[in-house]
Amino acid sequence: MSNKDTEHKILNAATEVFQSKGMDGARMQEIADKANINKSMLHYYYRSKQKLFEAVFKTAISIMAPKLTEIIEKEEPLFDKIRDFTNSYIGLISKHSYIPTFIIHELNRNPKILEDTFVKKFGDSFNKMKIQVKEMVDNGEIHPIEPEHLIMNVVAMSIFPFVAKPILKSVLQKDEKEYQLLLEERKTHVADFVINSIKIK
Amino acid sequence: MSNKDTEHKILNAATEVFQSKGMDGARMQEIADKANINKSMLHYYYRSKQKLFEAVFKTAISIMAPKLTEIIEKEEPLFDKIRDFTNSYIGLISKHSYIPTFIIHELNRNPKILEDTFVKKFGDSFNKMKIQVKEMVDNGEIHPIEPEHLIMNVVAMSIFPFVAKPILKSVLQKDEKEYQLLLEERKTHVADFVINSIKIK
DNA sequence: GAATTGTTTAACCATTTGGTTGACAAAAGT
DNA sequence: ACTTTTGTCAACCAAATGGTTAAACAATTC
Repeated sequence: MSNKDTEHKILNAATEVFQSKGMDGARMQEIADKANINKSMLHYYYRSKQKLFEAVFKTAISIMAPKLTEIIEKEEPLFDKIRDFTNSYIGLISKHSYIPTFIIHELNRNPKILEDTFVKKFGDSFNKMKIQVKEMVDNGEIHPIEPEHLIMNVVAMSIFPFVAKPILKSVLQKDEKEYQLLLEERKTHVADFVINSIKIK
Repeated sequence: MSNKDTEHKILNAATEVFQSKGMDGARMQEIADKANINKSMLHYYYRSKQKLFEAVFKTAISIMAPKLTEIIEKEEPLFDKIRDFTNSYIGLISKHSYIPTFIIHELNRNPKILEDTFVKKFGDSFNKMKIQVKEMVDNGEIHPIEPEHLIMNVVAMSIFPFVAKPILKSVLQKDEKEYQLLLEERKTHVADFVINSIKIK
């Protein structure tokens, strides 16, 4: 068994445990068990629980962030951008459904983690889209709307159904299968809903 | 110092600690310190950490749930209902900004807590609104939309900006004051945005 | 094939944590 | 008045937890 193999096994196990239980709820022993290795190995490859957590957190961010900035920056008509975003972002989250709740919880626990991790890139890509929206409003192509609210709306409607899944399932009286179907529908529904709200008829 | 007083001091301190750190991150000693009492008192009034947590969690639910069901059940035109909801719900959350993230995290950690807490009420009130929406669609008063998605959209746009505050602040490059202003604006913006999307012009 | 380097393990350790105990005081009941 | 109940505290305890160590073992180098 090579060293890279062990290191991967650790990171995979750590990802599973940290993302479902959070930093505070995660136990080093559970991670070791899940990776089928001795607990000492965790400290051999990653010096501490904190360091291991940071590795997991950074990976989580690196899964979610690029697609967001990529789409937002893309040279493309706004409506296409919105359809593109809801479709591929909801698809992405479906494959990593624990990540949004994980990031949100850990960020509320300690907002400082953000500073180390990315920050810059986000601000820049947002500025581009801001201009695009403003121009369309000025040209009378869409109803007046603040770019901030537009982004919030799209992102909220895409991500929230994943983080609030337990409550929403209960409120809407859906079983797992039905709820998955709803999520799938949202890939197009959210975009239609947003475009319908801002487009001039 | 009366017993009720101590009990309240404990529940208040526990609320603060549990809601900001979560069940796993909360420490009984910290709660005791914050309440200015001996740690034994926590066990005297609430038998265990688990029981104390449940008290806090139930209170949190009882702050958020009634207003939701109340508005959803109210005999009132749909558009009024939507305006009513975004306005008063965003106002409510502003006063208890830790609660949504707290509930979401704990529910993802252990979805079973829901079963004990409420469940029933939610389903019923949703059914009423479902009918209302369907009737309006059938009468051609609004564009076709599944009630499930409509609810998800309204709730998501109202709550998400609170739970994702740290990331959104960074992405939108807002300081605390500016972000608070955005949240305030959303009391009317979200309703306008939703109504604009579904109403027939 | 000896020496060196990297990898893995079991046993151990210090600290933290939720929880308990017993003494004691302050009310409340009689 | 004195007995019982209720409230409060300091000291204590067992278990869990993150982390360390020293030695066994494997791989690589000389």
